[in-house]
Amino acid sequence: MARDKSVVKPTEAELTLLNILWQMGPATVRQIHEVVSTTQKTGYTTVLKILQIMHEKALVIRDETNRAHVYAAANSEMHTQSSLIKDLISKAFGGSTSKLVMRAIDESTSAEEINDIRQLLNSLEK
Amino acid sequence: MARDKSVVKPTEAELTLLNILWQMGPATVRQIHEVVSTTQKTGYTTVLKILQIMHEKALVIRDETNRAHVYAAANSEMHTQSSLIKDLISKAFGGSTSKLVMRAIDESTSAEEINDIRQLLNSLEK
DNA sequence: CCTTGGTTACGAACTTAATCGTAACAAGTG
DNA sequence: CACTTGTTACGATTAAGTTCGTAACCAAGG
Repeated sequence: MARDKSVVKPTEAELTLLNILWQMGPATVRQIHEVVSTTQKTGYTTVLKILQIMHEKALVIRDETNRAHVYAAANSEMHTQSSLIKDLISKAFGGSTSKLVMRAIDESTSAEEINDIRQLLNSLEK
Repeated sequence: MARDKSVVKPTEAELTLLNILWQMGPATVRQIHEVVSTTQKTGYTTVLKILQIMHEKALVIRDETNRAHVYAAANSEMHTQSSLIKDLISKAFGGSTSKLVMRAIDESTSAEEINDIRQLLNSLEK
């Protein structure tokens, strides 16, 4: 009904792998799979396949020098987070960032986090 | 790779219709389709079908009293927004609300919106 | 060289989403 | 009662995402 072809939005499985890559840095399929396995019972070739698809979509880059290819996230975590959140703001918050922030902060938000946010606002003061 | 069966997360097309329902209040397929048509070239039966599926998923309720059923969002906009954002925070922000807020606010955020957010923080002070 | 273990590549199966054509059906009008 | 119009229901199609089995491949040791 509304397909956004221009910007590649990682799927859920892809985002799982990206999170690992951002955390670990460049890694082989085996290394990635090992980490995934701690949380999910996902087969090795499944992880491989998803990485191959991500490579086609240019979500990751890979170094094929060695037999075991080394994958790395193509975009920074920050860049991807920004684009995911912009997407959500436009689709579910009528484009209003403040609305989103208001929903994001609730009783479960720690005082610490609220402080972080306040500091961010202060730094925007100028 | 990670299927969340417990909580129903509206798909993109579904969210489009929910936005309309929140805006209009209860409405018939025809009315909804008319609004959708202003933005997209989507067929009448497509809208109908999606609403039927949403009904199965309990995302909407419907009144079948009259021939033309009247659909309404099952959950409030606020509730749905909260759940979408919690989902994103957990999947892409390592569970950190403040991280999300930091990414949400950027140079394109208006001074007005920043003010709104500041007021929200102040109201949490107590 | 040949085997073996780890690797990539390929493709099949299954699921969910989205789309729409067509049939069935209901209700009022002549 | 038959027609027309507008409605719901159903089912087929297409595309994307996820999963994994199996084949092909390669490199190192015997």
